[in-house]
Amino acid sequence: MTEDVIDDLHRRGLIAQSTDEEALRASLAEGPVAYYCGFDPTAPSLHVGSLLQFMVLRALQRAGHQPVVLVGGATGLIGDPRPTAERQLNDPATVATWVQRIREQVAPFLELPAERDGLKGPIYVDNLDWTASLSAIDFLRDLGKHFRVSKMLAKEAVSARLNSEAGISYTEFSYQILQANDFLELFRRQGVTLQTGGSDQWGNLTAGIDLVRRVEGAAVHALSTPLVTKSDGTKMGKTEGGSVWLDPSLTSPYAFFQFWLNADDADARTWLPLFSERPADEIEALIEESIERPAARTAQRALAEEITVLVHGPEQLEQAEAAGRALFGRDDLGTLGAETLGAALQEAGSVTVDGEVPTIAQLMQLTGLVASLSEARRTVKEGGAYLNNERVTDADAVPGEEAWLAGGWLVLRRGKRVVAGVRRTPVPAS
RNA sequence: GGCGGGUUGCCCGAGUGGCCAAUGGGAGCGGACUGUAAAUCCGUCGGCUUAGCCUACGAAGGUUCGAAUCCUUCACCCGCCA
Repeated sequence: MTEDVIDDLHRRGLIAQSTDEEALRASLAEGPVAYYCGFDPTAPSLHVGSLLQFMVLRALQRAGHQPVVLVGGATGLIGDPRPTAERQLNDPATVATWVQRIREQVAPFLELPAERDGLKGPIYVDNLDWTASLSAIDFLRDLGKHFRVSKMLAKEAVSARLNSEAGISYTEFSYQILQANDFLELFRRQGVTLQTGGSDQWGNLTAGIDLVRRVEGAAVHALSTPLVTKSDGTKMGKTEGGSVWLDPSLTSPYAFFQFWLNADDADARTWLPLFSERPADEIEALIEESIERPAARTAQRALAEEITVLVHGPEQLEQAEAAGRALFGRDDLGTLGAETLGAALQEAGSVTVDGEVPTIAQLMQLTGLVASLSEARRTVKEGGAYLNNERVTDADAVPGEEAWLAGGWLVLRRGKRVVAGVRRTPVPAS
């Protein structure tokens, strides 16, 4: 570790808040520190927002420290209070499968670099292991006594909820105790002395620190990352289809790549240091390039490439890029070969039809370009539907013979950038 | 436990018997301009077998020719008092 890891994190803008930074720095300099970050299974996959946590985990890992990844099998059953509204509780069996999926999803972020660079591989834990057996008596006597209600009420998420019409259930109110206990348990079990998380987790992070200090008399640390937003102030990671997931079955590598490539100029420039592990001078050069020649989208491209490789691997990146070139390139679709076209459309998303060919509106719905036939008709009326790059005027028309391209493909597009393929089988010999 | 206020489309928020699929704003979506950006302007924004019909204003009943609007019960939320 040549550069101080804290300096590095600051430089990249990955630190929003930290407990006594000098003490943390000293502790990290002394030797390997075990640190943890928790992920609650509230969905079958993590989404791009979680990537930021991995960037921090990786940076600390590269500096020789011991990552501990916690998947919240227990906390996921309770629900971290959101500032807006009460969460819908998920079924325990569902949460258990999500725990497993997320646990598997984490592997490439920390296991691969560890293997490659002789670093410490991640230790995985699930807080269900120590929370499930906690009785109500133990919970109230051993943990509850250390929490002052006034302090719990002061936490941002809680007070926001108390001041809203939604209110807050006792269940969610208790969440911070469980998460604090995780820190305590990990301190005891793995010697963990640092917890990282998003800035929205700050209240939970400090709750854990307080608990460890009260119970064990030890000073432990916390580090939070900023909330990454878009230039318009909204949260990063939402797109046409909803969240941008890390799981390829929920967000295809192509869609994932496109998400980054389509970032605002301003966003791409602010996100680049956060998500890129390139050297500082390279990042600066990319940003300068982006300011001088925005149309080249160098920052977007660099981001898209680096993060897609990280999440999906080099082969998937290759295919995602090739698909983009084929679909958005200047070439006439008719000149593309069956193989190129087929590969591109499969990346973008496609459906297969046999027998009678549906109408364009129906095809748009089948491919997921629109949610309903009404929406398909509306889109056509607005001039936003394209078949093989030509504007569609009649939603109820059936594509003619001449529309079918090489390999029996049809290219449907909605708006400027949402593309889907339709394949006909069997492909008529001609 | 008592009293009062509230629950409207993705979100905020109007609407107090017909002109309400429901004003307005935001988000989203499409078009124009561009660079598969941003800003701006315009359009659109429940579903369907789309000049018509169906489903919708917390849930279930009821009054009425007709209800998001009135009545009853229930659920949930907020506040004050106990």
